[in-house]
Amino acid sequence: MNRPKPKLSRIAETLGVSVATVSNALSGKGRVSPELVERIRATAAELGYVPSVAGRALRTGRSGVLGLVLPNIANPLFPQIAQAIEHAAAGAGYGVLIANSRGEISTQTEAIGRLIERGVDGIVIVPRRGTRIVEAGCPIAVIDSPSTPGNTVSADHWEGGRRMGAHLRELGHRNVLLIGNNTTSNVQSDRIGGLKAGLGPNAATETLWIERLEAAGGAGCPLGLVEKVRGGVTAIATLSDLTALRALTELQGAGISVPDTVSVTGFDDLIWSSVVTPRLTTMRMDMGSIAEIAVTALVDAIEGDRRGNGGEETSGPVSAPISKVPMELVIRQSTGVAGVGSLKAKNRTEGELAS
Amino acid sequence: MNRPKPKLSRIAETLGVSVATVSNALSGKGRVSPELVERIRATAAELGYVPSVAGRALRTGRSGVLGLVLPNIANPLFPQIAQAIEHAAAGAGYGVLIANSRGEISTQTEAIGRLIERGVDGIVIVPRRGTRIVEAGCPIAVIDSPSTPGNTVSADHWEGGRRMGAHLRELGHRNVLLIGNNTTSNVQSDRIGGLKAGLGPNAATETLWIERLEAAGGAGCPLGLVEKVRGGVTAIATLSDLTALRALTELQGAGISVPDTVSVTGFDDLIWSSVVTPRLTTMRMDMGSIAEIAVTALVDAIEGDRRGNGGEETSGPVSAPISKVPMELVIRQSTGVAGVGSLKAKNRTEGELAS
DNA sequence: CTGAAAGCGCTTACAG
DNA sequence: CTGAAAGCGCTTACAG
Repeated sequence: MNRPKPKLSRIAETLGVSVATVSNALSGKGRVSPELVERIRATAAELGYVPSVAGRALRTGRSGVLGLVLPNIANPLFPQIAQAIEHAAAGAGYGVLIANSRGEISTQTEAIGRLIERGVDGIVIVPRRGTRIVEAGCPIAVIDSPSTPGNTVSADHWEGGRRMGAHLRELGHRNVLLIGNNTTSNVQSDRIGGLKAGLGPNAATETLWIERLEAAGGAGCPLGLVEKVRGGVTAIATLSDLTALRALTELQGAGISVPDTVSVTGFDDLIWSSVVTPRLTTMRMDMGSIAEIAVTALVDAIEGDRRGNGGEETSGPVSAPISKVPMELVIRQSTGVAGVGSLKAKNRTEGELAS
Repeated sequence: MNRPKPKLSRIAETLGVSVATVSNALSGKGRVSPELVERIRATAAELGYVPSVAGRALRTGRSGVLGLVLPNIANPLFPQIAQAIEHAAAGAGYGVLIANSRGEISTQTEAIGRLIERGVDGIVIVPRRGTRIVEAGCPIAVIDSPSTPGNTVSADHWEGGRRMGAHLRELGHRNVLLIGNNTTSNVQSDRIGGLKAGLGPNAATETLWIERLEAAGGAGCPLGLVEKVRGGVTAIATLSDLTALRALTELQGAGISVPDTVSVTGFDDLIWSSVVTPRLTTMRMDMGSIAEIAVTALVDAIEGDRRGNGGEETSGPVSAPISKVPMELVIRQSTGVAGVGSLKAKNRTEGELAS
């Protein structure tokens, strides 16, 4: 295994042709005779030729790598996003370099800087809430929410909220508790706005913000849901499956039945949502499409530079033909018709487990 | 923003010195007079000089990038791993390129191939279970389990299991249900072995494998835990917090109290474990240390090549001074003394919520 | 302590 | 259709 990696010139020597011809044949660009192309291809394969990315990058000025900046890699949504972006990028011939903002705004800037230093051709960023990325020295695809200025593409969070609200309204819920994390996220305000619209003018809603509750009660503190249910709430619509899970277990731990006494909904279809009891009704993003659109927009900007405006660098947020991707309502067992169970009928029979 | 990026020669021209001197000054390698170094540094900073990774890579033969291959990016443990590796790599001056095996063994090989093509200097791999990576053309750090041949570093899963088992034994549990995912994972067999050892010879154990249950009952099917509890099980020790969550909600959904009637434990301290009710007792890996050790071993192999054996490439699994990193037992509310609650005392009082 | 020169592997006009 | 040559930006012996 100590043979040096074959390079273009090895193939050229082996065949007695020039490196230029080999390069042209392999890239399919230059006009090389079909027979020669065939021989060159065969020899390259035989020798196990792998082009040097460094050589190519130096010559073309492009690295073939995209950066991915996330607000917090620990976010449970991260796997979905990373997987989708990686897949879309690989399909377009790009690699993906990860960076972590660790939730802090200064780190986000640093992360972008490190990616630039590494020579990425473009960046996909899910911005920390409240941040606005304007400049970065390379094209940027922003995935946040349609109401964020500079947003490239994202799920249609408002419409997702509306449809979830409508689902609950149709089940007869008129007294609904909304739970979000923080008030400063565009994604969350879109979802809340949509939920209220979907629930309609006849529903009473109250909104709880976890960030505030925890500021007082500490991380992981109880949300006080039992009282809310006693107070007449028949459905709890959360803005994340993590919150939904928290609500579900808090209720169950107190002997309150979901969905018989109270329905619970989430957002994002996170990993556990389909395996907990009862499975969570949620609203799923189409991360595959979002990633595809973001990466395509980025690649267009990157490769368009070369062809189009003679070296003029597109830098900063790019736009995409479609900026709102529909969400998909996933109805599972955690939602049911309002008023089926009362607070007294606390226990579910074992039979229900079998369904 | 249309100024071309300054390169080494720009600095050299500005100062009227040679590019060699600038390079030496900036890298701190050559013997350049302190004053000149200072002036060069200042000019570089002023011009906003960012070295070209392509140029450097082409010349040095190293890309400064590590690849990260995961069995399945959708794995809930992925965020922890990716974050830790990214952090350790950044500390060592390396970037991290992600690749996804999507759970398939052929894809794992392809993923490695793509990373090699991208010119990574080394690869961190969490192998798909049952796989053994021997060759890849570059140094590899394998993170799996101490009982996997070729393993570079990992958590001490067996000892983690033993301590969890001991914790349950100390709480008086003698009839314990173990739940794993699949029988072919070294990590899982280590954990199971440790659990049994920790529970001691006086405990009766039975092991359930989710993969088998789901082969019959479908994904997300009930685990039949109520019957097990009726049969006398007082504790359920799972090999993952995802399974623990599944068990917890299945029990709570059936009106069985955790931990009064039955204790539940997990592994890995996943994101939700500290916010569900009751919070999950779990065993946490020290991903920071694991990542640090893996990256250091890789970097030693990569950079040692240059200094040491004159171009001889280390290729394949590298070894590390420490290969087993201790796990940390996190005791929370999901475990309690055996026999406190009976199956009849199903409901927890609201007061418990406040704790 | 400083500089001139070679060369890493590739692609791209350009000439033939 | 094919080839000779330049050059992307850097680092590294080597010479002075």
